[in-house]
Amino acid sequence: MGKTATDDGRSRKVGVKDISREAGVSISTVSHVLNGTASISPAVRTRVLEAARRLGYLAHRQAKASITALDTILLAVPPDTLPQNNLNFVSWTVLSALGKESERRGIRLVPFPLEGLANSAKAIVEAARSEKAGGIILLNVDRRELVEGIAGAGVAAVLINGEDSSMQLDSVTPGNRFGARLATDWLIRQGHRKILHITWRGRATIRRRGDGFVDAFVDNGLPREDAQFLFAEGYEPHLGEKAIGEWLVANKGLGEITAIFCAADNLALGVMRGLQTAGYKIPSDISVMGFDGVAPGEFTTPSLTTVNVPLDQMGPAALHLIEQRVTSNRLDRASHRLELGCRLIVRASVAPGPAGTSPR
Amino acid sequence: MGKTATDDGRSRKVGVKDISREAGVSISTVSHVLNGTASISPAVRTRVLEAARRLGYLAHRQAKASITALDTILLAVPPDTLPQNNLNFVSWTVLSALGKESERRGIRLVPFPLEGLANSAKAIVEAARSEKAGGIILLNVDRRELVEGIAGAGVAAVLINGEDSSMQLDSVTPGNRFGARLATDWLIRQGHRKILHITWRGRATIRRRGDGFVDAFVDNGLPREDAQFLFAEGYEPHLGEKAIGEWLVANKGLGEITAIFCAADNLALGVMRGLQTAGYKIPSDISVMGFDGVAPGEFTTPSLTTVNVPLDQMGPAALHLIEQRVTSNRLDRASHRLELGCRLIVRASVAPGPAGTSPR
DNA sequence: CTGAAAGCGCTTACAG
DNA sequence: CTGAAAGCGCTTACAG
Repeated sequence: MGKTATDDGRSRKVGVKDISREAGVSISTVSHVLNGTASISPAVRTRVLEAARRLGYLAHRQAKASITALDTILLAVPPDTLPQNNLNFVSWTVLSALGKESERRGIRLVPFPLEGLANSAKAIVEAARSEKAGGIILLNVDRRELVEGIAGAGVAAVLINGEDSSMQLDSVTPGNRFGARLATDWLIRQGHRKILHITWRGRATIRRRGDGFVDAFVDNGLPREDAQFLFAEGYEPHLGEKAIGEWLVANKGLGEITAIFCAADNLALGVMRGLQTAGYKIPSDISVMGFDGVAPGEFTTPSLTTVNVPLDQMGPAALHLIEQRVTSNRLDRASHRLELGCRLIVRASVAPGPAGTSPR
Repeated sequence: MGKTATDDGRSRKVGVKDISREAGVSISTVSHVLNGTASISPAVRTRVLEAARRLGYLAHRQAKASITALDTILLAVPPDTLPQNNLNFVSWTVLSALGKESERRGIRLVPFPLEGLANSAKAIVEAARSEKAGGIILLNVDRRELVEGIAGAGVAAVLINGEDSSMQLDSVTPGNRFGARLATDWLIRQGHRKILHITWRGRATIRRRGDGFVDAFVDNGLPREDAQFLFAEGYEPHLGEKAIGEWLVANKGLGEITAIFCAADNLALGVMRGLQTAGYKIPSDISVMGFDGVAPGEFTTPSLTTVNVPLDQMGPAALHLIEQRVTSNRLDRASHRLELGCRLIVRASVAPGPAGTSPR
C-alpha cells in the first residue's frame, strides 16, 4: 500500500505524478481534486479518486499522517498467549497480523509478558516509559485494577479482546454478541430448535457470545429454555472434548439437542472429536457451529461452519486508535470501544434441523 | 486546529517552521522526528512532538490526509429529529456539532428528511448518487430493511445512534450499556437498593441502557427484582411526567423506591416535574438520575445528576469512519461498531440512600 | 545526534 | 473546468 512494486522487486513511493498518469490528467488537476481547491468535473474527479485509491495513495497518505508521532508500542500479553503456546490460534493470528502491520509502518513493538496476576499496572506503565513507548496495547487482559491503573497514568492504551466497563480505555473486540446471534439465527433458520451452547467461564467478551445466543432465541420468538448452556473448564480442545463427553453420559445421549454452538473454534475442534468418538455423525446426527474462523476449522472432517472474526484487522485497528489518541489535541476525547463485524462461514458441519421452515 | 490565530484575526497554516521555532530546533530536526528518519535524542523528540501536538499540527495533518476524498455527505434524518422540533436536545446537539465539524473541514452536508416509514433504502441511495455524495450518515434510524438496502448498495454509510446487528454498516453510539451501569452503580454506592428505571419502548440502543441497569444489580450481588422497570409512552418530558404520575397513583406513593434512573434527560425533566407536582422533594424524598448530559439538566431545580454522552464527538467520529472506509483500499474491511465512553456528572438530584455503605 | 543546503513533491496563482 | 509554470514546504543526503 502506498508503494508500487517495480520490476526489480524494489518499491517506490506513489505520488501525484503516478495518479496523473493513471488518470490521464495533469498533476495540478490531481492536486485540485485531492484538496477540493477547484471545481472539477465529476467524471474527472471520480477518475482521479479511483486512481488514487487503486494505487494506494489515499491509504498511504492516511497512514503516513498518523504514524509520525508513534515509533514504539509496548505490547502486554498474558503468558499463555505467547506463540510457543500453539493451541491459541486466535491470539496467534491477531499477533502475527499486528506484527506485520507494525513492521510495515516502522513501528517498534516491544513485547511485555505478563506473569499471572503478579504484574501491576505500575510495572506496565514503567516499562512503557523506559522503552519510550508512545502507547500500550494489552492483549486478552482487562482486569479492573490493571485497566484503572493504566488509565490513571494517562498513557494512550488500547485493549485488544478486552473491555473496560469504566469507559476510560479504548478497546477493539469482535462483534461477539451480534456474531453469536448471527450464528444462532442461522442454526434456527436451518430448522434447529433445541441448541446447546458450549462455552467456558471466561471474561466478559466471551459472555457476550452467550448473550447473543439467547438474543437469537428471543428475537425468533422461541422459548428461552431451549437455549441451553454447557460450561467447559476452558477453551482448549481437550476441555471441549471432556465437556461434551461428560454431558453425553449425564444426559444419556443427545436428547432433543440437534445442534451445538461452540463459543470458540478451538472448543469446537474438541467437541467434534468427542462426538465422533461417541459414535455420532456430524452433521447428520448433530450439527456443530464454531466461532472465530481460525485456520484449523477448514481442515477438520467435516469442515467447520463458523463465524469469521476479522482477526487480522484487530491489531491494525488498535494501532489506529492509539494513533488517533496520540495525535489528538483534545483532552476530553471520549474512549472508543470498537467492535469489528463478523461474517458467517458456511462449511460442512451444519445440516438442516427437524423444523423445516424458518419461524419468522 | 492546524491553524494559528494571528493578531489581525485571520489564521494561517501551521508548518514545520512554526514547530521548529516553538521547539528551538532546526526544521530538518522536526522533519526527522516526525518521520523517524534519524535517531533523535529523547528530550528533543519529546519537545518537538509536544510542540507539534500543541500547535495542532498533528491533528491537522491527520484531518487533511483523510478529507481529500470526501466533499459531500448525505445526512438522512427522521422528521422528528429536525431542529424545529426543539424537544429533542440530544439530536440537536449531535447535529450542530456535526454541522460545525463538516463546515470546518469543507465537507458539504446535504440533509435528506425521512418521511415516516415511507422512504426506502433505494430513495436514500438514489439521493446520495444524485448529490454526488461520497458517504451517507443516518441519524436515529436503523430499521432493518433500510440498513440492508443501503449495505447492499455498497456506499460508505454510518449510523449515528443506531446499530446494525447484521454487522454490515459502521455505527457510532454512546456506550449505552456501560453508561447505564455506571449510573446505576453509583446510585447503589450511594446507598440505594430499590431503583426504578423509567424508559420507553424505543430502539435497541435504548434497551441497552436497561441491560446496563440490570448489570449493575447483578454485579453488586443485589436481587434482580429490585431493579424495576417502568415504560413511558415516549421520551418527551410530558410523557415522563405522565408515566410517573400514573405509577404513583397505581403504586399509592413511592413504595420502597428511593431512586429513579431515567433512560434520558428529557424524560427526567418531566419525571422531576411530576414528582414535584405530587409533593415529593428531590433529592431528599427521592433521587433522580438522568442520561445524556444535555444542556437543560443543568438548569433544573435541583440540577440533574446524569451520565454525560460525548454528543459533540459522535458526528466527527462518524465522519472519521466514513473517511476511513472511503480511503481504504481493502474490500474486506470489517464493519466498525463504535461506542463512545460516557462520564458521570454529579449534580444535585441524587442524595444518599437508606443503605449506608457500598455492598462491595 | 543536530543543522545548513540542495532537491523533490505538491500546491497555487494565472492563463485560456 | 483544465493545465503549464512558479513557488513553497518538507525531506534528505551530507558535514560535523
